[in-house]
Amino acid sequence: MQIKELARATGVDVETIRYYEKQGLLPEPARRDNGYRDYEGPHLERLSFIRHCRALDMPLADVKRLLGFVDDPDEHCDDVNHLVDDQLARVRARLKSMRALERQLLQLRSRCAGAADGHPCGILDELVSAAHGEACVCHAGAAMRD
Amino acid sequence: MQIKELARATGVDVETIRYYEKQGLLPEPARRDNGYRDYEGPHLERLSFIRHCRALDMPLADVKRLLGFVDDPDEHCDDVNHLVDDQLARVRARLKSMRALERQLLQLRSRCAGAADGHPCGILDELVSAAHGEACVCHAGAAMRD
DNA sequence: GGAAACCCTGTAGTCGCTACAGTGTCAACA
DNA sequence: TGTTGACACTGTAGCGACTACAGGGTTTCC
Repeated sequence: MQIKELARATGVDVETIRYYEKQGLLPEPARRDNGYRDYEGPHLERLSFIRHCRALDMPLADVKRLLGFVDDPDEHCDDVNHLVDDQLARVRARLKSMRALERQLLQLRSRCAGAADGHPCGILDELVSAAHGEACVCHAGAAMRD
Repeated sequence: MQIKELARATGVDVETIRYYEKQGLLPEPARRDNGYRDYEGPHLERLSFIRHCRALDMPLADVKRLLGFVDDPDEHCDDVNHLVDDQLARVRARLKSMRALERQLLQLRSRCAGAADGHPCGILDELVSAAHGEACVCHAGAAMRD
């Protein structure tokens, strides 16, 4: 299986596959006489695994650890759970801050009254007012970003 | 005002302030005889503005454009609104994918039955099963990440 | 006069790719 | 046989928004 076929089969970019190999996530495949990489079933499985972890937005370092657990026949339930829990916590923290962000942007957006008779842009006004330490949409006790 | 004082006043890291200057977001301040940067009120205001935009997770390029609007006395309501709307759309798209992510991680987490009598980790099982193209938590028609 | 705390510039590292540049290989067609 | 096009290879640089040095100078305080 050439790299392009593996790419098509998994939906992962060719360059990304080579990148995963360089990062030690994907084992080096056999080479043909011409130096081309030659993949087989296990590579496809492993790459699918990586892709699924990445779809869960896990950092590559965590994916690498998980792959280690897969390779190692010992039980690692606790480790794996811990890893998934961490990821869940990260996602939830980000969700929280994104929700706050949405609220803030909506509030900011509502400041615009249209370019009506001479008074300046309410949005810019709002952002500039931050400079004078006034209460503002962004920092009115809202949760900050991660 | 030395850079450290500006940093303390705005909550922005010293290195980040220098970075903003290099990126053209913050104008170069006057220098003292010893070459130290010497900031004044307008710098503090501008940096606060940047910080507020960043708190809304706007990319620096957009912040730069907004700063241009602030400097320019003309009306730019439409441009500003557009920029805020874009940011809102980005945030909402990310919210959507993060919510899907949370669901997927929760489902995955629920696969673990504890390291009970000999059968292997349900979470790893689930992730590995992806390799065989089975229906899985991550790709069961769920929205992917941005 | 010596230590601690500040300042400077410039460069490299982070993460997870992505996009080249420059070169080699292969299959199909004229 | 030559040529085109699609593929492959390596290695390096770029993205965004910082962050963290290294290697130096300055100021302040005891």
